Amino acid sequence: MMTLTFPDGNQREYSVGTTGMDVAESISKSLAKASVAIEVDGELRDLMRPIEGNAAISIVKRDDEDGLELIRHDAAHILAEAVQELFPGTQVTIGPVIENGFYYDFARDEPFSTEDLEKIEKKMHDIVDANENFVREVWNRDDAIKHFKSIGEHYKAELIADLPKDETITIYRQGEWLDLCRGPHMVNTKQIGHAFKLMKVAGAYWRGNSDNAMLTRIYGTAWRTEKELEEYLTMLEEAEKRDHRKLGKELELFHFQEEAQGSVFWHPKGYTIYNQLENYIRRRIYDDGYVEVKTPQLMDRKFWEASGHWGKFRENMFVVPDVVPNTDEDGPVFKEEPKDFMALKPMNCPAHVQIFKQSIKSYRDLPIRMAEMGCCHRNEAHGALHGLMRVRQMVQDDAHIFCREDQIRDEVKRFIALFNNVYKDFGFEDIKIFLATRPDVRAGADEVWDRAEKAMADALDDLGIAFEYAEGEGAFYGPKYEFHLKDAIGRSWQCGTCQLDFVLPERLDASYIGEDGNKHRPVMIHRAVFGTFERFIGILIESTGGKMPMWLAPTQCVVAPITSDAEGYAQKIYETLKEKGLRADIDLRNEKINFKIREHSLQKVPKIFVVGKREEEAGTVAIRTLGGKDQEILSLDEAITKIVDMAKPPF
RNA sequence: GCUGUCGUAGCUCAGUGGUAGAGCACACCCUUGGUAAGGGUGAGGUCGGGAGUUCAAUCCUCCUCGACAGCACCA
Repeated sequence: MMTLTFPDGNQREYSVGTTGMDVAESISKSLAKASVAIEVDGELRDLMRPIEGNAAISIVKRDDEDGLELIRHDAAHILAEAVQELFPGTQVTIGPVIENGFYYDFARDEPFSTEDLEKIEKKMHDIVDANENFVREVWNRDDAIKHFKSIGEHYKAELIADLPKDETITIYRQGEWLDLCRGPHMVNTKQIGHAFKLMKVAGAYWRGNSDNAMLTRIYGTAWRTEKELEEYLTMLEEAEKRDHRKLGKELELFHFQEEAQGSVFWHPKGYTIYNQLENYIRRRIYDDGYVEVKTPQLMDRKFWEASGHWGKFRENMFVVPDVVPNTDEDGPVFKEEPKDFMALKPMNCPAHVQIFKQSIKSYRDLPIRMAEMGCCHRNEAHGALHGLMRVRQMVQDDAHIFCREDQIRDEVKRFIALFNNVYKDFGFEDIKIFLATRPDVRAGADEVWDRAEKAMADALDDLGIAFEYAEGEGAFYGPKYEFHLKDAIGRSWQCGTCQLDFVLPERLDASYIGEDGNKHRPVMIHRAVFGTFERFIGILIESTGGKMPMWLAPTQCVVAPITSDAEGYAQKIYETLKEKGLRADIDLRNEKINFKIREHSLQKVPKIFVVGKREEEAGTVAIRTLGGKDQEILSLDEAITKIVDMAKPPF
């Protein structure tokens, strides 16, 4: 006999080898029906797998969070079965669960078409209805490799061969079809249900390495109920409407064109937002003890060789020949092969070191917080470009803090405080923070890394801020924080960053005179709050759906007279608003008030001042707020005082 | 960069092997209308670029450029 302990602490005796299903049935028929797996001493297992001894158990129902994971995992398996049945000769590789669903990578010469996807989905429903049991089998490693090789599944054979020596090789069978899998699975295919949908086909490299073959990946989404699936699909549709590229066009904020791919053409409205952000962050950092500089865009190759960028970052740089171009019509661009090169700066840091080095610095001068709204160019791969989120020309709200090692912790904390204040002003709450630690290839002694990583972790702990480690993801010159925000459809983008650097001051020979009268190396902290204006505005557009807070709105208020009789009054109000510093507009077009309201509402103007004869006679304005239905009638003075107040930036 | 899909008017999109269409926007006219589209008329396109097949290509084929999705990349 063995003793099983339930989550509520109750214990019951069962004979050794009892399965989770037996346990569930011993409790109630309905529980047995709802159960899909069991947790045994914290390990999720198949319900049909015998339990070998005393254990703490917890039955997992289909409705549980773990149940949803299993649904998605099982769905990936039946996707693979469906594909192999419909397209013999297709090799299976891996098929994990991901956020909101699952995918499976296949090796096949022909790509899958949209019609194929429909067929596959239909077949998957058939497999669910066939209600096959998922059966776990333990195989001998060599037999498994031999088996998969014999049926032409070379990727699977490779996977098995690469599994750790002590790993048990488990195979799951559903009907005729089997797959290498760690498990667990639900009891049968019927438990998957029908709330799934195949979403898209895409290429993906075998084992995530671009030197390997490209496989075909099929993405699917799966849920517990049809309702959940519907809700998810509706959410996606809604999110698409908030796509910053779409809104950027609709709201006339910016555009891109092929002659300048990856570089933004900011339109007046978009650039208004940009400028407001720049003014805001400038006020913030000036208040926080920064000085601001501006450095060259184009610098000689020798400079980048010294900084290390020529060697480590060149493939991402735009390199320009330092020669006068040939002016002969129809001639070559250059008369002779250029020998000297310059490069557009991909980063601001080396230039900041030059400013630092222009005079002898004392330890008393530190920390120096040197900021630049630095315009950088990076030669990003074509496939990486993505609206404002990933561009080739970007402006960072960059700064480098030159400090002593014993100042790191305070400086980092100070930055986090600044960062928090700023993000609070924008209402960003879903911020993911990573501490990226030492990578395999790195510069600097391990004990320096120890201190640096500890200083950064301590700073967050001191402030009570939760974070996750991104092991091995740090820069080669030091550990860093990554602050991630999500776009409309949940893709995560790194915005703010804070990086410790022990290498660049060394390479570029930056030093200060310490208390002891000797030269010392300063530490550099690279940091950005927004990250880049481009990406930050992209995220801002998606998170607000284009409805900018009043202080950022390109047009804060439109004065709309109802008839031409009220134009004089409207004009007067408009001029007053302008005098008060508001970004106001007046709509004198020969259009009905309905039309004007609709248009400015679609343009997401936060306030519309509607004025007709009545308002003129009473000296009032009828204020319509974006998204609201009711109007508010205020005296002109009150209205102006109120709107001026609302338009104030948060800092 | 890789795989796939797409590329028609300023925007959103329809369409056909016989040299193109809608709605919105734009221009002009009528309309002075009280909180999300008043009416009429008109102008506007070498159908991304190049080559090929064909009597004939926006449509078929190839190349190329760009956009989109995913992958790889992301100091």
